[in-house]
Amino acid sequence: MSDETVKPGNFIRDIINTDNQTSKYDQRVHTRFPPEPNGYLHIGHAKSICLNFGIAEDYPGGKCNLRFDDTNPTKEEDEYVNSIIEDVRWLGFDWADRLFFASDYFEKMYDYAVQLIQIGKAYVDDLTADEIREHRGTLTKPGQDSPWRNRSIEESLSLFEAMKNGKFENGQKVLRAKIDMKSPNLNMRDPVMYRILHAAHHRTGDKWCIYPMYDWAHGLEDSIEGITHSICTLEFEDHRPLYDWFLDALGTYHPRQIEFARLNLNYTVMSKRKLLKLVKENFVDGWDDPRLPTLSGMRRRGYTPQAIREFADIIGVSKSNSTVDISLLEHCLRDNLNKNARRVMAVLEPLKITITNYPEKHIEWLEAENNPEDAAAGTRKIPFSRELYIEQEDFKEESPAKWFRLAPGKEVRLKHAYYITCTDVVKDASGKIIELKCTYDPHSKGGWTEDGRKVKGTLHWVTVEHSIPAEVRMYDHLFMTADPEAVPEGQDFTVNLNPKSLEIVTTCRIEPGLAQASATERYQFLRKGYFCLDPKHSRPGHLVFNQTTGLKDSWAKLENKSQSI
RNA sequence: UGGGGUGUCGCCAAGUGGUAAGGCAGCGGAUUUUGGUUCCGCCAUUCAAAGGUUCGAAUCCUUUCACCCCAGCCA
Repeated sequence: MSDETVKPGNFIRDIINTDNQTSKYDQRVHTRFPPEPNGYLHIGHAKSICLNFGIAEDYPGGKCNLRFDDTNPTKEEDEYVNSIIEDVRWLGFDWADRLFFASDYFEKMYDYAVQLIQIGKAYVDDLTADEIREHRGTLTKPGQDSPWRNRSIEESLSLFEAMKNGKFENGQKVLRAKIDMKSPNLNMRDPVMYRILHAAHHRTGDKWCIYPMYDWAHGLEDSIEGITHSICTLEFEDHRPLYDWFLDALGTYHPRQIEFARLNLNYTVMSKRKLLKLVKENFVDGWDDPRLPTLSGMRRRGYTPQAIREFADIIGVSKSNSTVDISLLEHCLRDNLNKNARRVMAVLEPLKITITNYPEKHIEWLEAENNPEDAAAGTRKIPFSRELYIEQEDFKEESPAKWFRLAPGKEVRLKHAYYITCTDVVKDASGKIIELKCTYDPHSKGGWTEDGRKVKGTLHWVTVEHSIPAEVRMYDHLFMTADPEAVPEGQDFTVNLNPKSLEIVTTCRIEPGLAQASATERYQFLRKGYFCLDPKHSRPGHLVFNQTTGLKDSWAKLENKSQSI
């Protein structure tokens, strides 16, 4: 670990440093990542995970718990618990033996609630949900006390116990904190602490029929676990007074809640509701569709944990709402893949060429480096022969300005192989180019000559005989517009879906070594981008690769520029 | 028009009274057996706006403006 990898500070670390200086928590630093298991994790969660676990890693003795906030049995499932565990682990974080569930504390929470009733700070309310809403008032009008607000402590106590014992129907009664119905902060207008839910919980089964609300439960969870800094997103800022009120009323250990801005990315959506719609209505291929910003989707797409962690570090942490440009994420991805991905050759849309002066049936095994960024990656042997495929787009009959790929009479280099010159263009009856005749320079073996002649263009290629077929899935942004939520009146964000976000290329020919491609390895298809095996659709004999991301393409940029003039 | 927040380059983001870091994007140029990578240069006289305090203000004060969040028995 070199000292140049020191992470930039942020306002949360400033707070922690100050707390350490004053020994507020005896130099302890203990955070937690508290997902509700009601959906799959996405890149926005990764920001929070990296923040919480990252802080724990960076302070001596720091710890971070993985805690499921499973207080609503109607929405939570084990499937989500499992995927969340897998995703956090995949990112490379470790919670040792500190995997917790809010539901582990239901008994303690119940006892605390009883305490609160006993000191006159909570009461059982018989009002219906509608009535409670009416009594709450509005943003500008104060609320009104419930008629049950001042019932006796004894009565609330026995009613609360009856609630727990299943004596009432859903919605018949709630337990509320007795705070202030006139508070300008709506969260303080006697918030509900417990509701009756006759529903099976994914862990506790039918043991409970009352379940704690977030505001009541969350601070207790933090308190019970000895969390020092409870980091959450901005929308909970208004809840902090409540968080503090409960813990103060109980006189129990009191962590500090700190809020930061959640991550937004352009050209995608992050809300659980929208992701769920895309999945359920089959706009995408499941939660792990490679176009989705879910961690499982990004993993399938070929993202590395390192790229995501680097991204999380680089975007910083603040309190201002912001939308990060997706190109920053892609930059982190390319940066990581460039250093680690093995280079191979694959032709996506083949154009056959015949080297007319190369002997028939002859095969040469040429040496090719696996990664110019990493000498330790070594070299491999690739076959070369008379009949080859190059990329269709690497040949133009009429070559434009600054074109240094193949054209009639033009010489280019075949990567790791020879210089070739195009001598003839073969077309079918419709005028379509179906083959190129070329000659090669036998003195240019390895792609270099002693005469120092300049050959600017270098193409990737495979042999007709040895290459194997493969399917390649090319991806583009899921949405055409930077802000998919900005939609004309009466329309839905799905109108902004990009119809070209997935393009399946079935004509691909890849170098023979890729028959043994590893499901965990990332490859750079030379000049085409980064690719990995699609774990969902690839099979031996029918290889399917996902394009993780393309390479920067300054030729395409040049072309676009000249077109737009 | 209640309360809580936030406004620094196209996008993030440092900066905490001493004269605007960095990254991404963009634009030039060099190197290159990937039009990749790498490298080098350019890219905020100005910090939402207006006043004020000060030798000195993005930082302090005043006023104004814009945007985000809150009226679930969701989290």
